[in-house]
Amino acid sequence: MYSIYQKINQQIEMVIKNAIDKAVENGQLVEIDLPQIMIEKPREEAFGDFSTNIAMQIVKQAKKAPRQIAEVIVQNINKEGTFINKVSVAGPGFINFYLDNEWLYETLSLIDERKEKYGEVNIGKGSKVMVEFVSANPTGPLHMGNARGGALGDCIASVLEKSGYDVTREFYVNDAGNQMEKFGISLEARYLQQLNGEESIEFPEDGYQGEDIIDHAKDYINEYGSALLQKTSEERRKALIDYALPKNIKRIHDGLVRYGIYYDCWFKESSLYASEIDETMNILKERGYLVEKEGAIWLDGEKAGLEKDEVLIRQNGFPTYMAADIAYHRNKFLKRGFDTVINLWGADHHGHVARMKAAMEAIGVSKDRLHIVLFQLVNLYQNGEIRKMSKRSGRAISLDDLLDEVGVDAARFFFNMKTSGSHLDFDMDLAVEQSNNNPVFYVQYAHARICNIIKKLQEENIERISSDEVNLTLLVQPEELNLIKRLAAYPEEITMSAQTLEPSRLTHYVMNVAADFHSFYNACRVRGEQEDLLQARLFLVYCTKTVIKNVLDLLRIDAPERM
RNA sequence: GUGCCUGUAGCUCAGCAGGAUAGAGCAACGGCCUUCUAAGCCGUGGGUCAGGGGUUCGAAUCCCUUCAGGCACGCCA
Repeated sequence: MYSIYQKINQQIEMVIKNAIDKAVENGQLVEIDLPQIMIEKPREEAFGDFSTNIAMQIVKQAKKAPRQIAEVIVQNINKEGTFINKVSVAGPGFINFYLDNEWLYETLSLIDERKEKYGEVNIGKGSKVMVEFVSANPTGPLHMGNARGGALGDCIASVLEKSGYDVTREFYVNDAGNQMEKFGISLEARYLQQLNGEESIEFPEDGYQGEDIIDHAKDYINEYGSALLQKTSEERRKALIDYALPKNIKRIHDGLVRYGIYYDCWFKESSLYASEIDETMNILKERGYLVEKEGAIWLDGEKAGLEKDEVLIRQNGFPTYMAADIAYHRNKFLKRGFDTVINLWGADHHGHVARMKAAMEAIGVSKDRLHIVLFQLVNLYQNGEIRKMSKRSGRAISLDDLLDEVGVDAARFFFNMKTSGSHLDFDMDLAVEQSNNNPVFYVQYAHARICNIIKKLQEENIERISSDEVNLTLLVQPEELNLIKRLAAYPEEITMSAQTLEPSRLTHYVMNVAADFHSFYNACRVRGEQEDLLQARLFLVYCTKTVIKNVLDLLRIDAPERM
């Protein structure tokens, strides 16, 4: 058993089913084809700990008023052997369950038993999932979009790991195709400009404008001089790409490591060019998805269910990005056997979603196995204004600049505070503020306070006792019970985050744990209390520490012992 | 023009597999430290859930429509 909620849901479901069966036997209800019994937490505390709307759902079948059905069910409920203490009917026909505090004390025992595993669930049942994220173009530095996608993708992967999936994190290195051509042309132009003067060659219109391209040219010249001037353009570009590309990839890799992101695999687009793109094209051809026209090869839009045809092989014989991407996804699903693939893309790529899903069907993979998480772009705010440039370099703010200014913890937390679909305003002043306004500090402070209580007690030679010895029934204050209720919900939060692919639930959750703890801290003392109560509260404090630490570890954010 | 995303308190956002009187934080105002860290807590005020229509016993949530903002519609990626 991983979650008290699971147990309670089972109990309530059983109790309801039995009650309805009994009511049918008594002739109080007609035979009913029972729908899934929904159990939820009422918003108002007065409505009990859990409730169900089952009476309202079977109105049509039972041919009675919902309240009447609810009354009948309640009359026939046998709550023996469950946590249920009281049942009532309320509102339009809700059945509310009031639980004995025993479920909360059992929650604490469960946390104590599961420790760092508390919160883990097994909805994935070991199925293989790939999360592909960031996959930044290796033609330049990481930007804010990559920063958000990185925090989001990494945490989605972590949430899935905690949910029983076999997760692989992957970075797709776009080291081939048209993009590399442009990279080479841009490097060459900067190289020639450095040696022959700005005016010697016009910088190509669609080249990469970034300052880092100039830096690469300068660095190359410093190391290897001007020998490339004597070479052909093709040789020159190749030499410059061979020089700059590994540097860029390493820089991206190191930046992401600093950010706390570790990939299982760096997959190179160029590796698809040996045979896999051809193989994929053959499959599409055999399945009748290709049309030839205007000297190019297209994906048949009509057959694939798309608005228009899409070029896969250009007139010049080179595959498009999409052709490579289809081959890449064929590799993910059919060569490496992932059951599910999750891709994180900036919202500006949303037009590609339908195309890729259609392409999956075209190669015989159900489109439902491909999930695309789109995230909106980021605005950095400072002093109430949008910040575009780094003060130090005068260039667009890179991930490294952001980490220099606000640190890893704040960046990872802030990027996971909003759902992926919402636009994100990143308040850089708030991110470095050391106050309760800053959610990162608020949560970390709760953890540090807990550690301090433990440390202070240890200085008095007071250590916690085991779950067998402690008398948890002494925990009856509202602040204590609220805190435990919050801790009980953690496995459910993981489940929901995994199902919705929204780790932002967890930042909100851990903020609420911290808030409930701070309230407890102000209302109840641990040190100096009579021994039984002290031990019960200390047990609660340890459990709270475990949960906060587990969430922060999942988010890969530091949980400091002192602040 | 077509398609996708967003619209909830002054601000930033939760809630959106339909459920009870729509929530949190910030900002504003008023309290709480001789006791484990006040980087904290407690309290007060604040709403046409963008507008309109529909489905339903019940809609912020689902459907249609209008409006506003963003994005995409390349032999770019």
